[in-house]
Amino acid sequence: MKVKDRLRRLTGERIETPGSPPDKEVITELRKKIQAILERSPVGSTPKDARYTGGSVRLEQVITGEEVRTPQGMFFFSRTVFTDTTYHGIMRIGDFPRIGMDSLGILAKNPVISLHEPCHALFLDTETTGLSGGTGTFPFLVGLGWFEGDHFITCQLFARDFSEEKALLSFLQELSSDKKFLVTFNGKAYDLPLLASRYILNRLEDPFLGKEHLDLLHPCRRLLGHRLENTRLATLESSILGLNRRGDIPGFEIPQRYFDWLRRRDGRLMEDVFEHNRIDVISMAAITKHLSDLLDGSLATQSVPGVDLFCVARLHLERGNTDASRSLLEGLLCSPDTGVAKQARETLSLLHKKAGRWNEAVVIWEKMLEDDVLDIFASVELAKWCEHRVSDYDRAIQLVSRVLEQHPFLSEELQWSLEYRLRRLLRRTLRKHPTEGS
DNA sequence: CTCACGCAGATGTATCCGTT
DNA sequence: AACGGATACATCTGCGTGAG
Repeated sequence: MKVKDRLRRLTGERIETPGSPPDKEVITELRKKIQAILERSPVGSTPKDARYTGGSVRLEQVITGEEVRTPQGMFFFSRTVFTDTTYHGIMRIGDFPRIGMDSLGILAKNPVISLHEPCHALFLDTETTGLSGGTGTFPFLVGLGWFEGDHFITCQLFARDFSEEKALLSFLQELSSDKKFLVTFNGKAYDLPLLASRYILNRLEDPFLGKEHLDLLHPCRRLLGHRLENTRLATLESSILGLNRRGDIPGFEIPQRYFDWLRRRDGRLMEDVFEHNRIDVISMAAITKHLSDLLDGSLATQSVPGVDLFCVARLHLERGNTDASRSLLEGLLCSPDTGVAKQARETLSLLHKKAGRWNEAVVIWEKMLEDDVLDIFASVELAKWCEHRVSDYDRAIQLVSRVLEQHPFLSEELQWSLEYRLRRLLRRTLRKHPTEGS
């Protein structure tokens, strides 16, 4: 500023030169505009967020919890006890801890888990500033859950700003140290890689590295996904747990809520997020209980769809539990769901075939042909048995040619392979009886 | 005895889908 | 949007068996 201008300002003279600093009125005007912007509803929020106007409310006033001070710094901590008589949808909290650990080992494809106890499980779910992954995503809320007797405890660790991360992470190390295994929903691909990068960034040891881990997403997809529109946690809650969240904040709104909190420090902004996170953690425990019951056979048979049981049978088969698989499949042979009954017959017959129990396999194939004389699977399997085990070429030819002649829908590939089989059988029968057929 | 073939298990690859 | 686990499907490999 020139000396002449300073003198003018001191004497109260207005300076109107373009590009020069604004005077007091302009600044006041700008301040008003900024304030108005700051008081606007958060971006992407619903109309009900009008309740967040009119001064801010401290976090402690809306969320039961307290500030925790550690040598690493501070963060906010909330603990809730869900007693055994509480219901989560149709599920009673008090039943949760009675989980079959053998089943969990099978679900996690990790037999070590079955050596632990339900009270050794740590349920974990994080809320973050986005999905973009990498080091740019900040896990501001870590929800944890575990069993204490017949009760379920949830603990929530909240970083009120970025500076509280280190204290939160080191407290998480402490909390998880006496838990033997981890249960998450999509945690293998989402929560754990994210936390791993935060531990590295904060030069702390990752407490979850190498810890046993059951990720519920994949067992849910496998055992329940066949009859559901998708296997998102919310869908599983409504269809399996009978729980419908009212007024729940959608996941995509959570990052914006946290950014609003950072600006306004209004505890009411975080209320829904804490609630959402707490329900996620309890739902994980409820789903773990449901899956373990499904595998144990402790659910009322009439309430379980046949297709779920068939999926369990296939899981047992893949894990080498042939006895468990066999008895489930036998129970499904006459399932009212005809599709399930057919699949059960096919799978069980192959199980018998593999074990060398040919008689039992043949009984199933014959039964399938009794119900549908053009059944392709049974026709081909019986033809293989006739050709390779009992050298009954005539019967094999009859089975294959009947499908070829009468089946209304044969893919080009299937037709080709059936014709190939038939030609080979005809060659063989000609060699066996050279005088016939010429 | 050797060769060719059918079958089943092993290995490799593409696609899907859930997380905030 | 980025990521990665699981599944489904395709291709490869090795074994057993029958024909010549």
